[in-house]
Amino acid sequence: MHRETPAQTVLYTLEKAIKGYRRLCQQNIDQVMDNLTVDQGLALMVLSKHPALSQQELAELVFKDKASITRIIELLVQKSLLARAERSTDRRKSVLRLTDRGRQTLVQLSATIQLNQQTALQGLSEDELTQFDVTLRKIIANCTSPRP
Amino acid sequence: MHRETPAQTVLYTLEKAIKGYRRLCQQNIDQVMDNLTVDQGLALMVLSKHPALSQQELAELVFKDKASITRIIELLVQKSLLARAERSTDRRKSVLRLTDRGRQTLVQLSATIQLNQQTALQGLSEDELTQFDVTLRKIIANCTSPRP
DNA sequence: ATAGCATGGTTGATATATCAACTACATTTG
DNA sequence: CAAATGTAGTTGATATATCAACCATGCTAT
Repeated sequence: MHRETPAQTVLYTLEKAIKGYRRLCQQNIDQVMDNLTVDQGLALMVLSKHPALSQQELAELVFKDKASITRIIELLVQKSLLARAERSTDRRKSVLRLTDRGRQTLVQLSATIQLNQQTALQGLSEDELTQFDVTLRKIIANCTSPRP
Repeated sequence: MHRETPAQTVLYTLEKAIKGYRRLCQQNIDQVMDNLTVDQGLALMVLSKHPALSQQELAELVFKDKASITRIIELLVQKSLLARAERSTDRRKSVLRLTDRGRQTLVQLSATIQLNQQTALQGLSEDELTQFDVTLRKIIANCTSPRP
């Protein structure tokens, strides 16, 4: 029985970490909110920080496909947390705005969002986080630009 | 315009890294194989390394839900890459075995699997990888055990 | 101005994630 | 042994990811 090197397994570990984090987030959200997913919450949060985004712009900020964003937004609109309108200057684009209920939802959620981050990153020093971030960015760059 | 600290964004970055890696993997697989997903390829690989696994055991090894595994396996069986049989000692469990086509597929895939890893981790020293792995495991632990 | 191209968003198809309910079988326990 | 409980896998519902086709609108170039 030999131990495998990180190189052979980090990418599994990465996957496991993300899944664990998403599960944690969803569990914590469920405790304060009915019927809201992590991605929906994230979309709300980003939209409140950057008002009047188009769907395309939102998609880029949260690393999602435009098709996924269309569906996430559709659900938020159905729940009256979000209002979608045509942009007057370009009728292809939409303008996304939180409704009052959406803003209220975010207020109820804000503590949870912080808790999620803090829980996940508990016990990690600033240096460790910085180094972690650096490595992640290298991986992203490696995966993005095609190899020679 | 102020720069945000890693603590506020690493978890986004983590998500972005995983997505980039999965996209890279799928693109590379597509170049040597028709109609096979990353997860299907992963399942094949793990099954070939650990023969005669049950679905439950496979699920644990690849961090997937048993429902997801059921469906992934179903697709592999449909494509005749995998054979599923009842276990004689416990008829609830199945025995999963690669078919000849499945083994052949893996042979065609093995270079790609290596390439994916190498590409993603290009330029990362062993120390850096080790540290990265340590941090990931901390995050996993934080997300797994409920907070006090 | 119009033809061609580009862009924002929607939709359909398929794969996966997650939860819950369910079936079939196995184990435990009284 | 029968009842209760536990486990492996399946299935349904819903959300998301991805790709491709498509529509409507806007832009560019001749």
